[in-house]
Amino acid sequence: MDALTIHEAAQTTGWTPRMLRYIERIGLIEPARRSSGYRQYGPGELQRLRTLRELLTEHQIELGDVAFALRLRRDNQLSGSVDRWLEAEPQRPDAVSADQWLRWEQEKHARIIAALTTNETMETAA
Amino acid sequence: MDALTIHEAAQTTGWTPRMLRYIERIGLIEPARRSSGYRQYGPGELQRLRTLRELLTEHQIELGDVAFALRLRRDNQLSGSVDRWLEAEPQRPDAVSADQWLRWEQEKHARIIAALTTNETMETAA
DNA sequence: CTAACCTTGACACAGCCGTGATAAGGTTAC
DNA sequence: GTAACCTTATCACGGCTGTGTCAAGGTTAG
Repeated sequence: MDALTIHEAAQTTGWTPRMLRYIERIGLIEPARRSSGYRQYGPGELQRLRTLRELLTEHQIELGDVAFALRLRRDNQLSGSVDRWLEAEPQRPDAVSADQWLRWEQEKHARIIAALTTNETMETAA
Repeated sequence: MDALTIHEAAQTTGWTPRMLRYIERIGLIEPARRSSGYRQYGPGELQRLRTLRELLTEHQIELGDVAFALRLRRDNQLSGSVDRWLEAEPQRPDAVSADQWLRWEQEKHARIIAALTTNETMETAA
């Protein structure tokens, strides 16, 4: 009986019950149900709820974004189409775009290194 | 002179000039510029503008979704985090999932470093 | 059997998104 | 040199998203 009700789950994860229902509605976390219909949040769901919040705040993304990523992962035809479209990026290295490219590439390094050091400290803490 | 102005590009692709600027702003299609600042849409951009519309209508997605997919593709740390979160989906009540999560976290260093070196070689190639 | 939960559904509302329109000013083409 | 384009910036605005709250009713536990 280590399954929590929606209020309890909300309390221990920092979400509101309303948001837990919303998160379920957009397909991100769908807890099991009792025969009565009550949602049961197990340790797995609780963990995912907490990491979901980290994911959102650390990367400045929103629930809808994660939902779309899920859709991408589940719908191979969709992800194929999107990938194909993105692949066709005509990134010839002419002045401005190459500049921009370089800039975010450099920022990416910065981000990755920042993440590395951050993770190092966080992982030992966690 | 096979580069069109924004109005011409709008006309032949079915977008409005306004939307072409918006599409550029969210990073999806960034045409080259003349020295005066005028945007130049070449055949590649025109093609991508048309296929972009198809992509949206066929899969019932929106510009913001494509922009997020682009962000996922460009930001390895982000896509890694999202993937890891989505990966944890199989919510079996067995305790193994938390274990697996830990392993992923531990392997994160290896992946980030791999991404770093990969990008270094790729950047010189691209 | 009652209190305190849970369920779905609906109304509300701020904020953002996609889009149009307009302004003030620079560029191009004839 | 003027008409017709282009640029950025700004205001506007309907609709969707995320979130709260309430209503009407079912479930659980002491």
